Amino acid sequence: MKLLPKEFYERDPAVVACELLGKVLVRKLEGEILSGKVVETEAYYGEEDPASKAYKGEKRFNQLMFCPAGKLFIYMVHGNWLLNIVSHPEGGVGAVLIRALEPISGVETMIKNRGVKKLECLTSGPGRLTKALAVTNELNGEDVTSENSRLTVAEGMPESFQIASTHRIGVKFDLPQPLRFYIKGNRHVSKG
DNA sequence: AGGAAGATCTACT
DNA sequence: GTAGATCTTCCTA
Repeated sequence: MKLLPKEFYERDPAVVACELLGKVLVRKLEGEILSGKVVETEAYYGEEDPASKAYKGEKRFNQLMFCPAGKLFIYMVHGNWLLNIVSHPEGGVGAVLIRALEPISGVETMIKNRGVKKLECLTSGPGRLTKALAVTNELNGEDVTSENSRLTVAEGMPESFQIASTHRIGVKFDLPQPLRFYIKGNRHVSKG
């Protein structure tokens, strides 16, 4: 399957977040491939965004957000790994958080990783999908545009769906504009 | 050392 | 459906 080019991520995070919907996240394990369709995302900016990990300036743990676009940025919150893809125009700061997937292949393994049987609960949340795909900070900085990476993003099947947007979830100080995007009506969206 | 962190699970009303 | 406890790392004092 064709991977998205680096240029795809070198745009405004909100645009990238929106267009990532319907794309396919591919996780390569030893001898197995897990994949899922992106159904929910959130955009995070840099120092002008109070909700962003980069808000307080560059630190060691958020350094990836300042790196060139197209890399994975993974951080731990409340005992969950959250999966982001660094996305911003050249020289900017920002990332897109993958909040939910719809399982495509390797479902058996995901169920094993998660310890739940319900399909809707498998990857319908940022912390859930990382567990299902066995994503940890080991993959931090991995280049999603490189064929050799253990985690990549590929073009999805051509399909039509409605995109809905809301403000971000659980954020204390959100920006005025809606920065969360999801495929309307999809069962695997975490909320709504 | 202490606490916050943009989630999840479980157990209740 | 709502509420509360718990999860693990990093930041600040």
